[in-house]
Amino acid sequence: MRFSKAFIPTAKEAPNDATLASHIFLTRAGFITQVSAGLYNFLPLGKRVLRKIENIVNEEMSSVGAQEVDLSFVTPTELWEESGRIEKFGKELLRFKDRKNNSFVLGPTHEEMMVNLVKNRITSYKQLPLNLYQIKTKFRDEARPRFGLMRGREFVMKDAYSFHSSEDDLDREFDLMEATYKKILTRLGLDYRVVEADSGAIGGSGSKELMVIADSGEDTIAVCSKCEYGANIEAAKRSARLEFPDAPQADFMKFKTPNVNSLEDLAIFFKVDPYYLLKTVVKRAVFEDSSEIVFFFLRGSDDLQEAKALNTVGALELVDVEASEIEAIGYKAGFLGPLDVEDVNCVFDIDVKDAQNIICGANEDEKHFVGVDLSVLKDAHFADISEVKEGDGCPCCDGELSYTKGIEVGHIFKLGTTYSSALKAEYLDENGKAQPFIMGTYGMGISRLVAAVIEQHNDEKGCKWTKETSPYMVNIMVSNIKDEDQLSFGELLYDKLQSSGVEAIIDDRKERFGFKMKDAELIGFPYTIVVGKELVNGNVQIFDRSTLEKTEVSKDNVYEKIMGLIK
RNA sequence: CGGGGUGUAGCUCAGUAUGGUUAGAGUACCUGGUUUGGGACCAGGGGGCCGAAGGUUCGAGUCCUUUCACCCCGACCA
Repeated sequence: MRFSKAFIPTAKEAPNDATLASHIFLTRAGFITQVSAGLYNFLPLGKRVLRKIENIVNEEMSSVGAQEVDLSFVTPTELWEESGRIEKFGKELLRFKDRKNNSFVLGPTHEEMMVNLVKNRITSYKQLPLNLYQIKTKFRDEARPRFGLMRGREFVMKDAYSFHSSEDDLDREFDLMEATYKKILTRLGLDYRVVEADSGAIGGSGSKELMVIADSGEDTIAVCSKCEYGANIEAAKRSARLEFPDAPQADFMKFKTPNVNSLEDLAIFFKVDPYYLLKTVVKRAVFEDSSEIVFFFLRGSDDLQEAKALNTVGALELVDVEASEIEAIGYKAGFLGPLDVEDVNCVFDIDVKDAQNIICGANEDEKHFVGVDLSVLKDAHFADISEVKEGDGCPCCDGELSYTKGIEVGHIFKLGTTYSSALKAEYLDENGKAQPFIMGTYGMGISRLVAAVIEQHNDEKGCKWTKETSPYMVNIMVSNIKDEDQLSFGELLYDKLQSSGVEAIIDDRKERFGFKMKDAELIGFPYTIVVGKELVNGNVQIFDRSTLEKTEVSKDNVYEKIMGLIK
């Protein structure tokens, strides 16, 4: 490509609404432009990067036997009604009607469509397993799109769906997909972590997320200092405590606690570590057509993890409650405790099972119990509902957990029969009996990966594309195109690289040295060959974008040198 | 969906408290010239429904009403 002919509108200043590095640089360097909230155009450079990522994904998917398909973007509403997801997805589904007044939605994901495709076409266990995928534009009408390509409304996703006749085979495919995703991210040159995840609204028995490590990531993940363990904060577990603060010694009794309005006050009042206080978090659990107040009890030193709590009670969402709502059901906010609570759904954190020396509310104004033995709660509902903290023990080894931020670029699920049952997609097993397909689903955010690469690879000057993602591998920058020797050498090198299959661009614009260097740095080609004033001495320079180093090379060796570098 | 903010040239922004020449700057763009190793300089030039609609007024970018869009914080997010 010739820079002089290329549509690469670079800009000195970023639009003021860009905050993330990827958004700023992709816009400034002419990769994308914003159309509307969460909608972007891909310009030639952006499209090239997108295609590179797509190609890698295609290669790796097909190498493990997955087959590419392309399903209609517009999907009939009926399928969504059948699966029951029309309600769950809610306003994120962009719905509309055609001229005949039929209802459709723009596909935000394609479980329903894919199940529908396979239904009655795959009819025997002999035809299984099967893994079908597509790379396609999706649309989710996000309440608040943001961060450029990171959270757009329209985005490109690779979504794969596998069909099996046994759980074991699903497990095998799930592991294969995890391995494939790792290969893809490694090829892209990304630092990532595979973490355990909450399955969220899609449901299913197991799921893992692939997180690209970046400070700008929207997800908090807990990772182990010693082993491979990593988990989204929404799903992270910890080992049991090994060291305990000094326990308050007291016989069971009711204690008057005037002017104690918070957990901190209580800890100070009794001079005890919050570990021995019982914290009560009250939420309203909202179900499809009802709702109820739930008391969540956990150690004062812990915080409620809402995603875990939500899953435990099987609700659609948890909402905060006012003190008046608590009083309306006969309890006293600030002095809640688990003893003698009969008419309210109570959930206890697993860490308080059989806990001793506990201080908790007495469900009376200004009264707390001390010396409580929670082993009296024999049949209570115990579950893991607390959020892991930095410094907690790893559940897999003796390492310590710490937080880091990640960009979710992939999510793989074991779906089981959730969708196949709902949509009555069945095959005949060895015994001639109809069974719903056992399914897995595997998503990867292609356009999000474009942004993720830059989030992880940038500096104050601009983008630093990895070799597998760069729109062009080599930029031949002719410092002064009026110098015929420079121009002709640049052209010669350009032709030679092109004919060797190297993706090269020649900066033949009538601009000054500094201007073209700034553009090269902003766009972020891995290598720029500067054909400039040293040419009279028989030399050119190779500029390495990642290290910002310029290396003087004889013009006679530059071809071999660059061919060696780009391998 | 709640709270806050911003809409003026392709981009970044002045101008709006107190209405009053032909609506500005920087940058980008075009022409000519000088320059040629880190976003050059000189001269000339094109480019605006001041987000939209309605209203007040002799007169509105500026005041009033309505509305739309975008951004930020939160809720939400396979």
